[in-house]
Amino acid sequence: MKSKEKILNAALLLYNEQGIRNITTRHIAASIGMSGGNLHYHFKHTEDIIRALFDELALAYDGLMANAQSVPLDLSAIAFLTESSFKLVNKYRFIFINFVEIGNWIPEIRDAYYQLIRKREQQFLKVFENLIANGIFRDDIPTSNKSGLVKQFFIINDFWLSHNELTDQHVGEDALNEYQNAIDVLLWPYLKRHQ
Amino acid sequence: MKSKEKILNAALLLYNEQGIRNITTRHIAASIGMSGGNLHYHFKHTEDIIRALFDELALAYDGLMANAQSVPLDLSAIAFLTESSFKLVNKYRFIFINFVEIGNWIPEIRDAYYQLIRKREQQFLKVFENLIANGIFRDDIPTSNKSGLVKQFFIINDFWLSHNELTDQHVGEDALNEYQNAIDVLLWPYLKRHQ
DNA sequence: TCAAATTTAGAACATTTGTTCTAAATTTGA
DNA sequence: TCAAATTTAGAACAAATGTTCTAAATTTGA
Repeated sequence: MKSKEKILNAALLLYNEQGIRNITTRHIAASIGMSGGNLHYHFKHTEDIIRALFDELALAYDGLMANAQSVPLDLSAIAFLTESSFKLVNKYRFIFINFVEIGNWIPEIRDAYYQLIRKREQQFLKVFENLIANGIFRDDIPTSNKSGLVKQFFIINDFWLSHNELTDQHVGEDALNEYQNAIDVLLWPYLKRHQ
Repeated sequence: MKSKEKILNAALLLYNEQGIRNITTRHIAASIGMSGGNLHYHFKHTEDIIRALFDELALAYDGLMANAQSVPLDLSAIAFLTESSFKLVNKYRFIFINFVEIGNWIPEIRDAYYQLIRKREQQFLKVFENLIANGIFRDDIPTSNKSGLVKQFFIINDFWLSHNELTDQHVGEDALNEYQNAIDVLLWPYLKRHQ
């Protein structure tokens, strides 16, 4: 494994486990038996590490979206998209736990996230329209509610992990199930059979 | 104004404006023309300042809940509770933006928040039962959905501000309206007239 | 093979941070 | 009023942090 890669892996692990507040470049370097000087040869500034990790996340989301284009858009597609996304949030948890702070610290990340969420919003709106067209969702949903629903979706997607940390602290699969269920509750009233 | 009070006001202002990452006790002291030594005479540790600010927030929430007991529980009561709560979140925004981090840093805050949210959950469940009994909400909502709905409520309540920072960055009243609307969308399907 | 490019360790540095200490100034209340 | 309690300013300190520098080790590729 290349040094750059080792640094990023170690950084992700430590940030996730101990929080960006408590981890310095020295910790990261030490955890892989590397000198601090060498770490800063590969990443001149601390923020370059965070930026690189965010790029990984953004790339993974791109893959997710590309993948979603090629499957039939039904209810199970929603479940799959949600689960995949939840897993990414979990993998890069430190980003989501400190998103606002990181966004202010590194404006490029805020901007990139904004683009990402906009693309994903379009994707979800398409899924909804499809579910309505296929008679799975009710067809009397006001437009404003559709975008409102998408918004709820993203709030849960981005902050379920923080909410879990603050409340029940479910672990692993349990946490995923708990908030997958929250998504189900969100969609429940929009299913045609409950009209 | 007493020194302690001045410190807390200045701390809240600076933390909110510039983030806990960028504000030190020296900044706080300097902003009110006080020496750092004196600040630490009043608050031995930085975390004591944060803890005191959180106590203010918790106290305000207690007041909110006590107040809610004495008004009729109808739809406008929900709107009022939401708006009041949103305003508190906005007043102590730095706490909500760094909640997980602060909770890990100062476990007493995490614990106190856990108690608070549990109490508020009960309060909201009561409101819902009341709205069902009064024929405003549908009466065919599964129990699991009720608690699910309350959960959504709290996720939006605690993280609307972070979501806003990351996306549209609405300002002032605009932001409040935007997310009050999100709550409305959440409740919309549960209104009896849309059954 | 061997010179050039790269990676690496470790020392060094300036700055910042939280906190403590001391001694002076101010306030309090009997 | 004046001694005791409190508040205050400012210096001081140790630890940590991000980053740079230097010189050695290693790798690369013609």
